[in-house]
Amino acid sequence: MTDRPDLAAMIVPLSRALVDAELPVLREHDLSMWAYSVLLALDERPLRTQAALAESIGADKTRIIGVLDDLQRRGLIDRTPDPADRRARVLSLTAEGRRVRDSAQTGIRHKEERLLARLSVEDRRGFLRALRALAALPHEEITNA
Amino acid sequence: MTDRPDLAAMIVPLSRALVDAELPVLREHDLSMWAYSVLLALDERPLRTQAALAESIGADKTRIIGVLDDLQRRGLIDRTPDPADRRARVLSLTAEGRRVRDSAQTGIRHKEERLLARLSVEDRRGFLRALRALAALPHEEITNA
DNA sequence: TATTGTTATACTCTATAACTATA
DNA sequence: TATAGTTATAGAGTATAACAATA
Repeated sequence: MTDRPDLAAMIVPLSRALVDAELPVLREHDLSMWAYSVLLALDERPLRTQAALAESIGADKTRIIGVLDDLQRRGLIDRTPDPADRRARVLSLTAEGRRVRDSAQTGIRHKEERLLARLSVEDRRGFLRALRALAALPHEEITNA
Repeated sequence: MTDRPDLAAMIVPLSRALVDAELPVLREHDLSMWAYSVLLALDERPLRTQAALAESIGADKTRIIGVLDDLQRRGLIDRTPDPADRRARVLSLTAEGRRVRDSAQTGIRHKEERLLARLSVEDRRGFLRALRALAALPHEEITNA
């Protein structure tokens, strides 16, 4: 094995620093990290249940309720009972929600690009390709490796 | 900008999954993540103060006290008042501490290698090179980017 | 007066279980 | 009875402030 620091020893602090870097951007939009995650997850397609949303962003279903309350109150998401099953709440982005998401994401990507600019072209490419591949793995496939 | 998911959206879940994957290995050695971090940080050179150790692993100085208590009680670290400044505690690994660290690290690297084996040779190289470069940056240099 | 380590306290986050309303 | 959402509670993790010893 090539000599290198532990993966986690590098990734965990980097992860924390990235979050710290992005929180000010989110705060400008009055978004918590979970709220931003919700806006991202709802970007593509509406979701039929809150539990599905929670699972897709790695949160507990009880943990996002306050987040959804706030986003709904601010008109950033729609949250209506499913006529076919009135237990479920269909979730989707509003136009305003999409606007806020776009604005926040632009700021975040701007910061990220400045960080990635420190890498050589080939390292940057390998880093992003590898990161996408690893991030696409199911959680259990990593923990059970 | 090339289209890609947010960096943090990929790194944060990956970071969590990595930690979840490694915790069982650490538990076999009765080590918490912070305890393991301490053993890694003390590996190279002894440190003159607990505050310096805490800072080097991104922890609060009050948070590692219980960790150090436990490691000292188990004979994995030495923790003696500095004769030149009796306020400070000089910290170093014992031979047993080094043995436990090596054993835990072997298990952790084994898991990591199985994960990295999913990447192509060139992506793996770029990923590790980029990760080392980004992890070497001071925390503020990332947050202020 | 400042610094090192420590303890005590409060605060945030998270996980678990219990409740309601629908099915 | 099972499920979606909600609420309440407790637990872990973390941050802040106050304290004792030493400089």
